[in-house]
Amino acid sequence: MDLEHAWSAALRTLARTLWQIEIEGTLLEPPTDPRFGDFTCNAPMRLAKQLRKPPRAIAEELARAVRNAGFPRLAKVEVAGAGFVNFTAGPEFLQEELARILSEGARYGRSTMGGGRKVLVEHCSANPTGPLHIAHGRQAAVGDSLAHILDFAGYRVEREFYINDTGNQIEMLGKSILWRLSDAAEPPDENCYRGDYIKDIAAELRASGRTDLEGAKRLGVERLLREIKRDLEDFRVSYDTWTSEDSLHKSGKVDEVLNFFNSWGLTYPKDGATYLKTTDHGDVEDKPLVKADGTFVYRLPDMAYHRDKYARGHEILIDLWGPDHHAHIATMKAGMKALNFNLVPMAEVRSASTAVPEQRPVAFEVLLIQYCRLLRGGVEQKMSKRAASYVTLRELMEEVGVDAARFFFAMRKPSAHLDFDLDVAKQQSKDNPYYYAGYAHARVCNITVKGLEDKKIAPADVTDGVWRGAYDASRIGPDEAALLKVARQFQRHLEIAARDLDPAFVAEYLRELSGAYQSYYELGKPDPGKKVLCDDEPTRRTRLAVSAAVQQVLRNGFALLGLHAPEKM
RNA sequence: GCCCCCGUAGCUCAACAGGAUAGAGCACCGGAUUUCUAAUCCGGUGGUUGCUGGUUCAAGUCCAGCCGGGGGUACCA
Repeated sequence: MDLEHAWSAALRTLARTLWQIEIEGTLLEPPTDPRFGDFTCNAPMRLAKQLRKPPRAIAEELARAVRNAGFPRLAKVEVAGAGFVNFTAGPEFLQEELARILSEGARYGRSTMGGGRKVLVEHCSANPTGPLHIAHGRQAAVGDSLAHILDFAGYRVEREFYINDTGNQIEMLGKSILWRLSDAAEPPDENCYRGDYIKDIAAELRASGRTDLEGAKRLGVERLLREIKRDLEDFRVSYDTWTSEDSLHKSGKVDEVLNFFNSWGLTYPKDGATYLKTTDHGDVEDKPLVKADGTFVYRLPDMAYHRDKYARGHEILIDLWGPDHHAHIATMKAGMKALNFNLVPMAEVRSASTAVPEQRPVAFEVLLIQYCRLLRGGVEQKMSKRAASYVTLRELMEEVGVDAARFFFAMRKPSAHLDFDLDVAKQQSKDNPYYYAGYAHARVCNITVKGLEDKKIAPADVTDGVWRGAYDASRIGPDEAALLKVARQFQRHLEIAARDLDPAFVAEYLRELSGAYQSYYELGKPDPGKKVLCDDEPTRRTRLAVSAAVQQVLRNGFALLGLHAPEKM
């Protein structure tokens, strides 16, 4: 446990003994101004009403108790402003943090906030009816980053892709392939897929000799799914499970759900279709489950699918959908409630062991990943799926690279529209946040290379290109301390990202940390005595240690977003 | 009509469970380099946080109502 957590726990204990209360929420925060010390606590103001005392009086009481309790590593505690209690830690605080970063390495920043709860992150789940395009790219980038973040935050994460390998759209895929097999200039159905890839599949189908609709559908799904998997793999997006909709039908799980609804009188016939009373659970209107022709509407297998997720023991179900699924959220929740799901907010899911199995609470969080606009030369690139003139994920990867693409997709709040400026993403300058952050990392790597060349670093102190020598922590100066203070915020940002299901906090943090290191590095320009590779050996070693720590934290952050940390630029 | 997202510096965006003086980058102006890689850094100009009320010791943040922009609203998925 680090100092911040230790102090937080101690403060909660003090509150219990002083006022017999439990303080909820965050207790210690980074102050807005370095003059306010290392941590600030605004609890006195929040407690004023409850305790019926002025905030300043509460703050004084708390500060006195802190002094008497003898908090470890505490240098100073004082009351300020309207009722803040500001804490300043002794130098050991950052010394220990530095040691922790270097010893924990790739694990530094990991949190236990998830408490091992089982989370299923289902994302992308594109229909195998065509190649992935950039909207899928954003979903995949956000989903995969989120999975990394939740894993790092202490959840047990499973990443899943749901394959819509049956139903109307697959029917259309089959027809499209058969159409391309014929001489017809126009498709038999206006919803047919017109992309050139259909022609390739048609050609392959012809070669196979099986030219019926079933054969076309099967080959189409198989081919396109393979393509999707390859795109995702190259985009560094990985999955633990691939669940097929068709398999849900074949196992009877879909019929089971329909029977459940029917037998409990939750459905009724209308115009030949079967409707579920979703308005009983908050939907704006009842929704059909079975069409008049007897086939299922996609939402029915979807409900069966989510029931299956639950049955597999997941406690938090996270779905990433496109914004066109907006209305589906209320319907799905209604369906799940009709299936007797005990839906609760994510923060309220407790460990499964404490709950009765049948009423085990489960969180269902849908993230609508907004579309993005592609800009080139400041002009929006219009996309039209019908004319098959949309930009594929593959094209994007080839044009701007996986790293820049993933950083761009991750850096904006997923629910907000994103302008993806292709020119900026390709630029190798400060404008491009990926290159900016990467440059800081590359600079640390380069210092090590340069140090070895100039014999300022002994080869024995370098492992895999990373400096791992001994250092004197007491030589940490103000500039190094400022850097370490930013570095230790990593876990905080990770936890916020996990709580809000938003990787943008990590992206934003990477900019902050890399910027801090750039500034630190530049100190050596006008004043060579401030270079990392300075002449004084003990100082040099300490600066190398601090640089290696920043390098490590940058790497950990990059990994959360699925990015490579460049070693040379 | 109903639902969701967004209105913060000229532009693109931050602001971490409501907290101390609303911050970055771009652009503009002025500086730093015979480089531990300038793909960089430092300083400056620039704000009635769309509007009006409300809650609160405290509101960019929460609530209500407007105004403006985007998206969604199938027996497609």
